[in-house]
Amino acid sequence: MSDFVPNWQIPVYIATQAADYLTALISDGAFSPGARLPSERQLADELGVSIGTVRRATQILRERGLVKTLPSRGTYVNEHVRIGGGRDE
Amino acid sequence: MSDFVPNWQIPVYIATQAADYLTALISDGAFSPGARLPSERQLADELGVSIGTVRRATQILRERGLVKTLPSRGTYVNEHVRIGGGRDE
Amino acid sequence: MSDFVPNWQIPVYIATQAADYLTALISDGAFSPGARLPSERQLADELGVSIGTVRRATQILRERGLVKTLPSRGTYVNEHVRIGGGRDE
Amino acid sequence: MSDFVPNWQIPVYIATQAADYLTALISDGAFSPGARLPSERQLADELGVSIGTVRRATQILRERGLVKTLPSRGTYVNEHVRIGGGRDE
DNA sequence: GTGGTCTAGACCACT
DNA sequence: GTGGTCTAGACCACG
Repeated sequence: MSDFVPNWQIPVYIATQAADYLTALISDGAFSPGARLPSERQLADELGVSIGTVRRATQILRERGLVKTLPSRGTYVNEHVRIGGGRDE
Repeated sequence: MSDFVPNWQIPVYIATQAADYLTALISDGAFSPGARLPSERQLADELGVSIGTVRRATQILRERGLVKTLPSRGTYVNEHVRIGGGRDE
Repeated sequence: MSDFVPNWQIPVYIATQAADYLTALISDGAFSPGARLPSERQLADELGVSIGTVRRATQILRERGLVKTLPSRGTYVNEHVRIGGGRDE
Repeated sequence: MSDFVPNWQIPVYIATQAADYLTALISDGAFSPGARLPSERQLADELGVSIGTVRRATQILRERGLVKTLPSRGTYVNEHVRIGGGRDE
């Protein structure tokens, strides 16, 4: 988690870079299916970005079908994710 | 009771949605005047929301003059309620 | 936990019997020092007594120096309990 | 700020005790008119209470006319407060 | 065995 | 990086 370094020099949103970083972690099994991601505040702290950026990143993960967010509960890794392919459920 | 489905997508508080749902039940006669509502814990279970949300919903019903809450006894439907109109007592 | 059977025939408060039962569990190591006891509601369910009785029983445990209650957090087994002897901290 | 110690033994809500404590600070000039109070999260940390309790305490301060809360901005001490007397604006 | 208060901490909307 | 709402569940006071 601590080796995420946003690159401000390239024209790619930090949120997208963060989403890609988290996608890689999920793909690598750092977050198992069914596991809960750290809270938005904790992710913001650990990635060194603002909480708004984290929210945009998790929104991207939802659109990629990688996670599901339960209000006031947390964001959870979906069970049948295919990183380069289809959609969960 | 079991067909209440809170809608998290719209900017209306869940507590307000629950209060409206209970108001409709009272209006329809599902709870007669003088009847006791289910306990807050049971309402929370049946509506699928937290007990804090139920407490805010019953607070709204009190402000609408639909019910009266007796601590340690329960929450009771008022006698002379008029849903779209006046106030009890 | 499930083998507690209050004896209504003898002139000993059920709460005291429950306190003695819990004291034995702590003494036997069923609840380790620092561990949290089950919630009052759960204890009431498991022991088959009312929640008020459980509250009186835990009050007795506090007076015996066996546990410490943190409001809204739970009741915890003290660290240096001596069942037949002194007081914790 | 750090000498606030909630008293759980007396039947006065912790939120009310916290509100009284903050009222005294405002009265003593520790927070000047127009000043921003610490964030609710920081207050919760410093007072040793939960954020929900802090929110109820600031609600009380609003009802007392001592502060004004701007969502997403903070809570500010009103200009013309008279602790034992009138109301701001 | 109810309603009441409090804790801890989540996500959300907005600046 | 704030205030706002919600969750889940604890103990408390009372009947």
